[in-house]
This record gives sequence, structure tokens and C-alpha cells, in this order.
Amino acid sequence: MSATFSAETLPNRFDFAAAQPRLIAFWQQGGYCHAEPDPARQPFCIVIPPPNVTGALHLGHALNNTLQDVLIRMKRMQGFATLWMPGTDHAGIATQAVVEKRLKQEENKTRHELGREALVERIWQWKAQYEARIITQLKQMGCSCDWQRTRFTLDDMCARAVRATFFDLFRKQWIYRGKRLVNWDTFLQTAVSDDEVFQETVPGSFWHFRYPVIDPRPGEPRFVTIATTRPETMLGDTAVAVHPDPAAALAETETQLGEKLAAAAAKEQAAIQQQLDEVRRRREELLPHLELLSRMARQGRQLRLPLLDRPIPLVVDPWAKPELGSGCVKITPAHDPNDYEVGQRCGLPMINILRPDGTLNEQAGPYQGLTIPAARRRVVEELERLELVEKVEQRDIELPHSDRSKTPIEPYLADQWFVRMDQLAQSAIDAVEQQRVRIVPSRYAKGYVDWLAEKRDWPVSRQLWWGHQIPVWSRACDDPDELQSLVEQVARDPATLDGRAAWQIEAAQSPAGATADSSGTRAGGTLHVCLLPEDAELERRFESFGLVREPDVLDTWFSSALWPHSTLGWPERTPELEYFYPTSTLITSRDIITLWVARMVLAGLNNMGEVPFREVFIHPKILDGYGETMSKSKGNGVDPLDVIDKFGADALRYGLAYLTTQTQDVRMPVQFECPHCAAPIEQTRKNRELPRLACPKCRGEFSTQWARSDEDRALPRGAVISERFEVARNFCNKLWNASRFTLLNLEGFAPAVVPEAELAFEDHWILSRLATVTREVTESLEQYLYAEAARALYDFAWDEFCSFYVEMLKERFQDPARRAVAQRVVAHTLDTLLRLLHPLIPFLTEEVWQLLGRLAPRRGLSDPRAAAESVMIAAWPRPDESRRNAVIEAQFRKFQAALGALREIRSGQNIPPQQEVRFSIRCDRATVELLEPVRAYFASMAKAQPVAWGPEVEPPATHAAVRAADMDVYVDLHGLIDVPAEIARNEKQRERLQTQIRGKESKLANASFVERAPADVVEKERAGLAQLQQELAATEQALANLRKQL
RNA sequence: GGGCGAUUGGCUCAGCUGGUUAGAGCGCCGCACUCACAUUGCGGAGGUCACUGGUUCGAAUCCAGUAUCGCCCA
Repeated sequence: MSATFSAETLPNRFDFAAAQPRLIAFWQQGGYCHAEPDPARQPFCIVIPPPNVTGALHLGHALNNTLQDVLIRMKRMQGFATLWMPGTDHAGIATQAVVEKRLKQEENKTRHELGREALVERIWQWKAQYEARIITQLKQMGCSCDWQRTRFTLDDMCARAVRATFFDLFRKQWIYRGKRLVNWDTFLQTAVSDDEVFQETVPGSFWHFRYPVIDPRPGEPRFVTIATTRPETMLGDTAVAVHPDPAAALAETETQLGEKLAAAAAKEQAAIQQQLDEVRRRREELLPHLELLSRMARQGRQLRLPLLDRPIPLVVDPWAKPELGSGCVKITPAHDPNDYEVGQRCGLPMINILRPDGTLNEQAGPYQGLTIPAARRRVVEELERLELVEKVEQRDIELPHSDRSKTPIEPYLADQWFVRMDQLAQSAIDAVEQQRVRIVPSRYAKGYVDWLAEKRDWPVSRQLWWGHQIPVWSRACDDPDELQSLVEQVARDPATLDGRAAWQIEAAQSPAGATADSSGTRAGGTLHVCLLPEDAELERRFESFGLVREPDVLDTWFSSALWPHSTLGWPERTPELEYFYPTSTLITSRDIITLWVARMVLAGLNNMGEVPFREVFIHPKILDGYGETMSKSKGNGVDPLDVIDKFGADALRYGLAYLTTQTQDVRMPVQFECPHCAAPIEQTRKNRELPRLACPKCRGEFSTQWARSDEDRALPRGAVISERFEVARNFCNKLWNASRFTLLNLEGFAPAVVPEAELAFEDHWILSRLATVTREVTESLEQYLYAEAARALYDFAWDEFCSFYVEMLKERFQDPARRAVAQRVVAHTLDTLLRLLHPLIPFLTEEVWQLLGRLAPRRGLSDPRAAAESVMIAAWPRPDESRRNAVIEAQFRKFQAALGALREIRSGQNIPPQQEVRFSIRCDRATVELLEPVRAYFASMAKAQPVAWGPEVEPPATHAAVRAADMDVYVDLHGLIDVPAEIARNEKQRERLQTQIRGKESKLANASFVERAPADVVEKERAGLAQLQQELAATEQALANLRKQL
């Protein structure tokens, strides 16, 4: 092992590509990431938001996991028993969708052709592939998860927790089955939740149809007109509604519009006035007609549904808006959410006309078997033939689409399992309102509480094959006696008696809420049995009773909701669960506060009786340069591995943390990188969708993620990266080189206690600054202020440690008398800086830590001791308050100001860098005291030799002057002066001073300012003014002198 | 329609509880490669802090409204 380094053995760039895999292995070998319950220490635990196995991780995940790792690494260094629980999510619908899509593309098969078992097998293969990739990505980012504990939401451990939870809720009757209108994805043939639906405006038609009145009486209309955007749904109509009191409704609308008009801005008034006129016109022309229809409805009059010739009632319901369309509305309870509610209120039958695959069923009569678009065309054609089409309008329609398949959603009446939310939601609201769970930033608590307060029952069944199959076996019995005997049989089964099985009865639908096919009256009901253990024999026994297992699986969020306790072993009371639960912090992005965070809280409270985590930190989202969210489907996604390849994992992490402020989303312009010449090519909305691009620099062609054809795929791939990481990469490199310089100068290092008296001025300064930065960084990270921590370290490491302290060391290292102390202080300073930076840039800091350990295995100022074998387990620095010294820091700022003045003059006078200048400073005695010890640094840092300093210093005959921090710095320009340049510089200076003086003068001329502002503020202004006036006089003098030399 | 957030130099962002000459990085201009680092150093130019009112002696900062953008919920 070499004990010294040379410039040859230490490269001048940090070779992250070589270091990363080596250090990952080193950490793994050390077992530093593994956590066991340890009663001697405090626990600190984070569960990872499990990335879903649909695809690889993108930059958003990189951000999310970086923030977790930063916190985990700091807490580990602070001495907590630290567990970061990793894992992935099966993401039922999303993953099944991608595998099905691929099956269709590559083999032109549907899942039904393949069969349940084979499809699930394929999805497992997909999962294995992506889980491995995700974990590789996390490891390469440096995530210090406890990999031994890696979980998957569909593994046996999670499955037990899911089953136990479902069983518990079922037994409490908090889970039930019911018919509900669901968002049906006809492509995937499953219900999707409201959260998986997005609205999209598409051009469509608005058809006005006439339905004949049955046996109209004299004076009554022969037809009622309704309008629809979905003509085929008329086959499922079970009523037409009219408002119960159209006059009142119109009056109400008119009042509202009147108020709006009075309050509206001028440019909006015309539009509102037009609406108002329209309402008034309607009251004139349409109201009598609507009132007639309303009376007819109350008399129980009926209409004839065309095409199917079914009599349907005219009903009254406030859903029919007199101010819109004809004022009447067709009611299709089984295929429209609003109509469903009307159906419930009016006790209408609900006729389902759809099959799961989106074709029409037997209820559609002659249209049976047609797809929705075909049925729509036929219905319109035939109504036209019957002359029942009044008119067709073209208009834009907001249509719900499935987020998963991107196809239109059909509202559809289906059996679904629900979790009753009233009590569960309330418990989760209380937890946040009572601050047992603290959400940071706190503004996000509002959305959480508002969402839960709706207490909408949670539909948890999904018509999928990939997921936790619902552990319920059911049998419908029309005959009440048969049901009774079945119940008795189940109730006396040993499994029921010993609590492994539970049952409930779903009453047969009453006619009002009846299903479409309820032709006969079912007086019985359906028995549901839930089995707790996964036990084939038990299942067979219950199946022998005629019970059939529910084919549906559970919503993915059902298993994710259990994540904080299921991963720790629940329902078993494992030592891990006892020790680490409740976990400490959850770090996630805002879009899943309701979907996931809220559900974890209520599930944790239900299962554990305790919240799942104490704090939730909500971090920003990463947007591209256009402010759009990044996603692979848009083509603006960035793969963290591409960033790691180009800039290194540390740069990725540091860059992300640097951008994590409390209020802003992260905007990150994205570039392609030409694989031929490495030129960055700005990504645009246009080029990001192309399969191949040509580099504008070298003309070379390359492929993108969209490459499909063999020809495109043969081209080299252009990575998608962001130059925003350059800043972080440069910072890492700067730090590497400062470390390199230190290492190259530590030869002969001998640890020893450094007495206060031996410390140089700059040592006191850097140690004071170090103590301050230590405190700032610790406090910032503990409050999730990542950007602040990163900035504090950036500024300290670059502008103070590198630009001043290391520069000053150059001088000291040449002096054998001062060398040893300098070595001890810099070793200690670097040591502390590495520890502070380690959570952000683990690789570089570990690499340097190891190198430093070879030269300075024992280090420290007051108590030199052996360094930890890895910085990862070194103690987190504690701010040494006794080192903080405001006087020293103020003095140092004076030195910096003097140096700045010299550099400014040098640059303004175009003095060549090699040319030494002589200077003097007029200043008070105290300043002389501090300048004396730093005398030598003026030569090394500004190539300037001090001639004199003190109160009596007079400027040389030919000079340039700068006033800074109560000092007049004079550079002797004898033989060097560029008079016009100096005049220009002074004129600019004069102008600046005059502006500032005018500002202060007018402020002080304001009587109320002088009277009402605090005395110290006024005094400060006066002093400032005097100062400026003095500077101005000096500048004027200098200008006069210079002009004489022209 | 409701809620939340944003709007600061060409770009990306700081600026906490009102008093600063409004800062940083990138980009730009000038100078400099011999001793840690050109992924660097030194200097410089560039902003009436979206708009309109209000509070105040004083507003980028507090309040109200407007506009634009983004997200969430209907």
C-alpha cells in the first residue's frame, strides 16, 4: 500500500465509471445497508414507494430515491439503526396492459386466447426482467437500501397481509359486493378507478331525437324531443325526464345570471347577456310546453321508445335542465352516472345493453352483437328512416378515456367489491389533523383531508388476472330455503367456527335497484364466504358446497396500502415490525397523496392501531423545458442511467437535490446527445417524437426510443440527457481536485493535538465557517430543505474552501515550519466536508475518504483518532460552536475585499497576469493588524506586493484606487497606467455613486421617513450617505488627476 | 366551477419573519493553460422582480384584484 500519491497516480478527473461498481461492492461487503433491530439505538425507517414493474425508472424516480437516500445516509451516520426497505409494486392493470399489448403486437393474440395461467406466467417473466432492471438502477444511483429485505407487493409475505386485511374487513362487514356503475375499459375489459380516467375533448355530434307520446290527448304534443351524444344508449333508456318545476328553475337561472352579469368584467358581459336573453326567450317560448310535459309526467303518461317499441315513463327529476336543449333528457341508468342517480331516485329499471367486450348484448334486440360505433350508425340510420331525427349538431364533447388503454370509457353496471370508507377515512383524517402524521409542506394536508372527507366507498375489484385474487367464494340462491340451508352448512363448518372463514349474505336486488336481467323475482340472495388461510383442502371443501371463487383481483393500491407494515412481516408480530413500526418518514410526490398515502394511513390504523409513518415529505415533480411532465410516452423521459453514464451518479444525485426546493417543480430542459460527436441537440416537441434524427453538427444519424424498423434500430442510439447536470458534475470535479491537491501535500502527515495558539488566521476562519455550515446543512436536511443544504455546501466547498483556504495552503505548504499544522487542519476540514457531503455524493466522498485514510488514518484537531473504515458509517459532524467566530469572519471579509480590489484594478488596467504590481492600503490600525498575517497571500493570490498600509498612507503619484470595506487600495501604476481605461473605470464608478447618493438623499429628505422609521435604520442611512459622499469625492479627485495626465 | 402553486437578467433558479447596490449557475464579452482543477481561474456586461391597486416612512417581499402557466378535485 502506497503511503503517498503523485500527480501521476491520481488522475485529475474523478473516474466515477471505475469507482462506482467498486464502491457499491465495498458497501455491500461491509453490510452497511443492512439493519437489524437494536434496542441500544433509535430506529429510523423509510419504506420505498415501490416503483411499479411496468417499466424502468425515470428521472422522477431518481429524484424520489435520491431524497430518500440522502436522508437515510445522514440518519445512519447520526447513529440511528437505519432501515430503508426496498421493493417493487405489481401495478396490476398497468403491467397486465403492457404485456397484453405486446402479446397483441407480437403474436396477434388476446389474453383470452392465451388463457389465465399462461398470461400470468408471462407477466411474471416481465416482472422479473423489470424488477431486476429497477434494482440495478437503484443500486447504480447509490441507494443504500437493505437489499436483503427486498419485497414485492405480490410476494408471499405481502399476500398474507393482503389476505388477512381483506378477511378482517370482510368479517367487520366493511367490505361488501354491490352493483355499481363503473368506468369500463372495453379494450382491457376491466373496470378502472376514477383516478385512472382522464377527460379528453373530441369532436362529436349531438343528435336530437323524437320519442312518440303514447295516446296523446288533445292539446298534448305527439313527440318529446331529447338529445344525446351517444345514440346507441337509447336502447337502454328506461325513461325520459322533465324538470318538476320548470318555471322556478328558469327563474333561478335567470337570477344567477343577473348577479353574474352585475359582477362581470366588461368584456365578459356580452356573453352573459346573451345567455340571459336565451333564458328569457325560453321562458316565453318553451316554458308552457315544459309545464305541460311536467303535468303529463305526474299523470304517469308514457312514451314509446323507438326501434325497440318499449313503453317508457315520462318522469320528473331536477336533472332535466329547462335551460338546456329541449328541456327533456333521456334516462339510461345503466350507462350514465347521472342517469344512474335519476334511476335510483325514480325507481327505474336499469337495462345493461353492453357485453364486457364492448359489443351489444341481447337487451339490444336486433342490434345484438354490434360494436358500439356500428350500433351508433345503425340506430341513427333507422331513426332517420323513421323521421325521428330532428337535427344533428356538431360540437366538441368531453369524453372520459382510460388512462391505461387510451380508449373511451363506457359507464357500465357491474358487480364490484367495495371497502366502506366512513370509519376508515375518518381515522385517517384525524391522524393528520391531530398531527400524528405530519405532511411537509403542510399545504398538501388540505387536499388529503378534503379527499378523505368525501368518504366515498373504495371499489377494490379489478377484472384482471394479474394481482391478488379476491379470497371470496360465492353462490347465488334464488330459493330462500336453499340459501338458508347453505348458510347453516357454512356456519357450522369447523373453519367458520375457529375463525378461518367468514360469511355474509348479499340480498337479492330489490326491483328498484334491480339488474337488467332480473326478469324473475329473486327472493333469495348470494352467500359470500371469505377464507383466511391459503389452504387448498379448505377451498375444495367450500367449493363442494357449490361455492365458486371470485375471479377478480384486488386493486393494486389495496396491497400498496399495507406496504409499511406488510413488508415488516405483519400479520406476524416480527421483531422488525415491533422495532421499526411506525416508520419515520415517507417521501413521495404529490400525485399519489390520496391514492396511496391516505390509504396507507387508514390501513395502518386499522391493522396496527398506529399510523404508518410520522412524517410525509412531498417533493416536486420533474418537468421538461416546456413545463410538461416527463414521460416515456411523450418521448421526453430521461433514463437515470444515461445521466450516470455521462455525468456520474454523484452528479445525478447532487443535481437533483440542488433543485429540490419547497415550492417549485423542477424544470429541466432536455437534450439528445449525438452518439457520434457528443453534441447536445435541444429537444423540441417535434423531434422528440421521431424514430431517427440527424445531428446538425456532424450530420450523423442516430435512433431514438421510437425506433421500430430494422433500419432505424441499426443506428446508434442517442441518449436523452439534460445539461442541467453539468453544474453538479463540475462541482464534483472541483471537489475531487481540491482533495487531490490535499492528498498530494499530505506527505509526512503526523496526527497531533493542535493547540489554539498554533492555528493561523485562515485556520480560525475556515473552522468557523465549517462549524456554521455543519449546522446549516444538518438543520436543512432535517427539515427536508435539500436545495438549501446543497447550496450551502456548494458555496462553502467552492468559494471558501477551494478559492481561499486551499489557495492559502499553497503558500503554507512551502514553509516547513507551518506545514505540519496546515496538514492537520486541512485533513480535519476535508474529513468533515466529506462527511457532510456524503449523503449527497456518496461515491466521490467514499473514494476520497479511502485515499485520505491511507495518508491520514488518524486525524482530528483536539483529539486525533482513527477514521471509520467507510465514510458511510462515520459519525455525522456536529457543529463545534466554540469555533464560530464572527470577528474572524468579518476580518476575513476585509482581506477578501482587498484582494478583490486588487484584482479589479489589474483587470481594468489590463495588467498581464505575470506582471507583479505594488500596492498600498490606507486603513485604520485594526485593519493593519489583520492584514499583517495574510501579507504573503497578496503575492500568491493577486501577484501584488504590499508596500505600505496604515492610516497615514498616501497614494503614489500614478495610481489606481478602489475603496472597499473602509480601505483605500492604491495600486502603483508607474509605467503601467492605461489612463483612458482608468478614466473610464472611474467615470463609471462616479455614476454608480451618484445614483446611490441620490437614492439615499431623497430618502433622508422625506420627513416621515426620518420621523417614523426606527432610529437605527435612519442612522444607517446617514452613515451610508456620508460614506458614499466620501467615496465620490475620492473618485472625483482621482479623475481630476488622471485628466491631467492625458 | 373549486383548491393549491408559480410568474425575478437570454436559460434554470435563490431571495425565510418588509430597510440588500436584488444574488447564483449556465450562456454571453474580455483576459489567462508552469506547479489541484480549462469539467479551471480572474474581471465584466445584462434585471423598472407579470400587471393594477392598496397597506407602510419604506414593498421583489404583506393584502386585494387581473393576466398567463402548471397541478389537483369536480
